[in-house]
Amino acid sequence: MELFLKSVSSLNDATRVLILRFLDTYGECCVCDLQHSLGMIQSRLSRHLKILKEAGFIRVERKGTWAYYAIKSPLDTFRREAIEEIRALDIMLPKLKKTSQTGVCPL
Amino acid sequence: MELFLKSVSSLNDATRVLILRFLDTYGECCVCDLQHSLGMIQSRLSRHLKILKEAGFIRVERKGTWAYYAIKSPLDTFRREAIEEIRALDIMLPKLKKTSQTGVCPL
DNA sequence: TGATTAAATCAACATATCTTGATATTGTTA
DNA sequence: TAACAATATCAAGATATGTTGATTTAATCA
Repeated sequence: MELFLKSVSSLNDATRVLILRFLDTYGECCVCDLQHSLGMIQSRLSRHLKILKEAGFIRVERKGTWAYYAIKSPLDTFRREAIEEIRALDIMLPKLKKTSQTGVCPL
Repeated sequence: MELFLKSVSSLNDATRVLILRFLDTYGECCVCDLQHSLGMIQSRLSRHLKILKEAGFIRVERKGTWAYYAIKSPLDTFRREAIEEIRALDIMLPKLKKTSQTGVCPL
């Protein structure tokens, strides 16, 4: 039950759904990219990424000081179905602003 | 997005997950039966049933003063998958106490 | 109509969750 | 080592959600 509720509650927030959709659409991103693309302050983003990670939806890979997040793969049926559902939502998805590639983080 | 979050948030509560599992296991029940079987006070149950109904998981059928609730059918893929997931949970499910059949509600 | 019963709604309080700005941690590089 | 950059965590306030007991609504039946 706890695990199920953890999955579900992680989906229960428009910010996190947007993050999942963003990662599903654009693939692996670092926090920096997400910050600029989604227009969110860092602490907020970091919090939501942690929740999604602990719920088993995403994974992190660290490269130096950067942290790259992506949808976990493979996912179990339920989580995969949730991602499918999110993919079908009519969301205004912001464009990807790749700042990490240049090595410059213009905050 | 709102619809998706409504579905998801309705799942985001142990009480409601238990109700869904109960209805999934035993089929149609009136509020009265659920009250006794699950050991919940009426206002609490009524609230959660309303939330599940508005989220599209269950339906009501009124017969006189009784209200019979059941898992809606058919369900879309995502909701069906959620029910499947709940069916697989290791929950201590209370036994069904059918009081509505006898016409007596021994409160 | 008045009494009774099932169910829904309301009000008040408690708990959980989200947001932001500040601070801490960790890795890199001068 | 010191300074800096990216990310994580913390603290405080605002909003949302769950619980209970009281009240209301609606259907039945004497």
